[in-house]
Amino acid sequence: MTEPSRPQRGENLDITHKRGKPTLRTIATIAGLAVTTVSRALSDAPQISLETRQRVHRIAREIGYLPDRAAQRLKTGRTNVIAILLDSHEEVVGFSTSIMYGIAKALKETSYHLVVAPNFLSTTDVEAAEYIIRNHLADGLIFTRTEPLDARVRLLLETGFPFVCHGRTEFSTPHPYVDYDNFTFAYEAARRLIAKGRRKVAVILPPKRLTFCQHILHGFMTAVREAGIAYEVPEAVDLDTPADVLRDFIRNRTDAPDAPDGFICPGEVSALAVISGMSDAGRILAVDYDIVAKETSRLLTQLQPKVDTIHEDLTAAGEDLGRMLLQRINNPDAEELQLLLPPQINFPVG
Amino acid sequence: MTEPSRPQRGENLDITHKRGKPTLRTIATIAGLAVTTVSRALSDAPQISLETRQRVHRIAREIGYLPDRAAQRLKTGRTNVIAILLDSHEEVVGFSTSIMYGIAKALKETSYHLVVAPNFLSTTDVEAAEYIIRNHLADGLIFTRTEPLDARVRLLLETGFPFVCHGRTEFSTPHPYVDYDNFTFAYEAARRLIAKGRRKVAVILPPKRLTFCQHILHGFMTAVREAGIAYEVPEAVDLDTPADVLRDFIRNRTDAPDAPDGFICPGEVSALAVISGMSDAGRILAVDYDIVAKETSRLLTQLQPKVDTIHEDLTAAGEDLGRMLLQRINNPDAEELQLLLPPQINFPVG
DNA sequence: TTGCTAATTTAAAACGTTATAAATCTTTGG
DNA sequence: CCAAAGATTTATAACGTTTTAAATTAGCAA
Repeated sequence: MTEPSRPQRGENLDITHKRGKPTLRTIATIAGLAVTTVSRALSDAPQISLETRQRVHRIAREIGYLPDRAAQRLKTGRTNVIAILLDSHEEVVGFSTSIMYGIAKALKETSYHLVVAPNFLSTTDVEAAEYIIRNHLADGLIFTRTEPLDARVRLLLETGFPFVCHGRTEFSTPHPYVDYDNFTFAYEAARRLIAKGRRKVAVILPPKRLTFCQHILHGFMTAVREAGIAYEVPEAVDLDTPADVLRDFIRNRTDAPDAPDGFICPGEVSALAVISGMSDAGRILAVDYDIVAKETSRLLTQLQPKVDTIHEDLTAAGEDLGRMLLQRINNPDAEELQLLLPPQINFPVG
Repeated sequence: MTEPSRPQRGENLDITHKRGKPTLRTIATIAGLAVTTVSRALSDAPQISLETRQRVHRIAREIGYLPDRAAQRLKTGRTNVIAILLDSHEEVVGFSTSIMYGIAKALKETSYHLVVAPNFLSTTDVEAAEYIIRNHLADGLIFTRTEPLDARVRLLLETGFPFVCHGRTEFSTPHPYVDYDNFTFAYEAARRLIAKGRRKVAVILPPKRLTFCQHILHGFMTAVREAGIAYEVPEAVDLDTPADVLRDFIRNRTDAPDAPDGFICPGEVSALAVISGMSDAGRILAVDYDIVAKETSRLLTQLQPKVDTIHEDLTAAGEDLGRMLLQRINNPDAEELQLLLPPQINFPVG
């Protein structure tokens, strides 16, 4: 059993195989088996005897064998890579980074790697996706900032390329996604402002073209109508508006007699900008007005504990994105790969 | 010249090669050349006639040929991948993201991809690096938050694995790095505070174990001693301190009669925390005290235009990191791959 | 023993590329 | 016109893996 096997193809039998990294052949030589058997054993094929499988696994572990990704990829056509389209419109606060952490976490025990495909690989996001598909640079794709008729989603659906997006679309074909329940976020946020006794509530919307803009608006309007309270939806600014512009807008708006005294900010920076603008106008948070904000890092609550927040866990979202993409890759017919994450409620401070 | 070449190994001659992606063989068939010749032509080997090279290049372009990364990697042993060790201690503001953008930019026209290796691939950063080297998962490594006797640097130097780090070390063996001139930053920042007429200046240092902590301290002390002004270096807090803790620290410190009235903040969040703490204590920025902060995003200046800032361009740093790593990979003896980026001076507002 | 089936292992080919060495074609000097 | 040298192209093998099909071994009934 321990004796060296007969040579395969008549090369020399140096166990360390030219002192390089261990390969299947290294194991085969040690175990006195054929390379094929070793390969099979490591993938736990049922036709290999249990005893052999265990022995091979043990040897592999002992010599620190790790399969060569290039060879596997060449043979199987699978890259063992998933790509994330990095946004240029990245929010200031580490949005992508959190998601990437989550994805990496989901990939931890697998053979998958995460590669970053900045959108300027090509000019547009669709082109970046096209490039990745066409040249099979990854087995699956993850991206954010989804639009109702997102061109990337359309392309990926057409080509059948595995993907999971962060956010929903309005396509009739169902597809995998992970989304945060922004309706509930906005609804709950508005209710809190109302509960705090605010007269008039306003919401800083995401850019119109993003799907979750509608969700937030819907949640907001639902709560507002239920309560029959005055409201305002500023058209001139959105979450992508630079903080200084937003701040100035808020300050100026505050001069008017009908200015809102309750704000929903679905982003931490926008909340800071609103506070800054209100402060310029002499208004005090939690006294003259209130904010309910979406919190994705600890930044906001650490700086402004008086802001009421509802948490969105982006790392968890990333983990779900990664996990679901793997499912989708391994089983194209996996159904119901759709996840709507509920807001995590921090009970108000005051 | 246009006639189909004789079969290689006697398969059928379908030009599209089983309707799959074009390979060297597709081109070879079209051009009536051997695969070897095509490979050579595409890499512009001098022994291939100019005319052939041009023709092959043209065909490749026309049919949208892209070399198979797996095959190249298997054959050459080069992964065409560079990895970035992602920090768990990521600052709140998109530090890594900016750097990754820069790296991606440097990699744009090359065949290199950027893969993200979160440090929890293994327990520690060194283990992550070890894993990548041992299993040759990348051709080079980039990481941040460098320490004077950084264990990652030691390992990489010992194994001769290509890397460029963001920040310097104190090893006597020179190695590639990109760093920001934090000495000058701190020196200049202190000088500005002094020029604004501040009595006593303080600096929020990075965590002690990071190399650039010393650089900042040195720059600070140099300016302070030149001017013979009072100063303070808080021991209890640093740049990694949560914003709320830092804010409370500042507020409490301000009660004392000898409290500083000038602050150097080498991070935007820390500046916001200081402002918040001072504001709690009733002090007004640019009146009762001043801040000079390091600015890596637009966050701070947009929210607090009265903060005086000195810019550090992380995307540019990333681009340099990427560019230098490629040089290092392609030419192990490349000398002087060391770059100290000067602070970018925004002239004070007031 | 023989023959047959099931269990287990194996050889050979292939994925697409590049390196080595050999082959062919061209040119040139005598 | 031939040989040698130079220019250009080519066949073959190899990288490490998986797949297909074939071979070997064991188990068992006759």
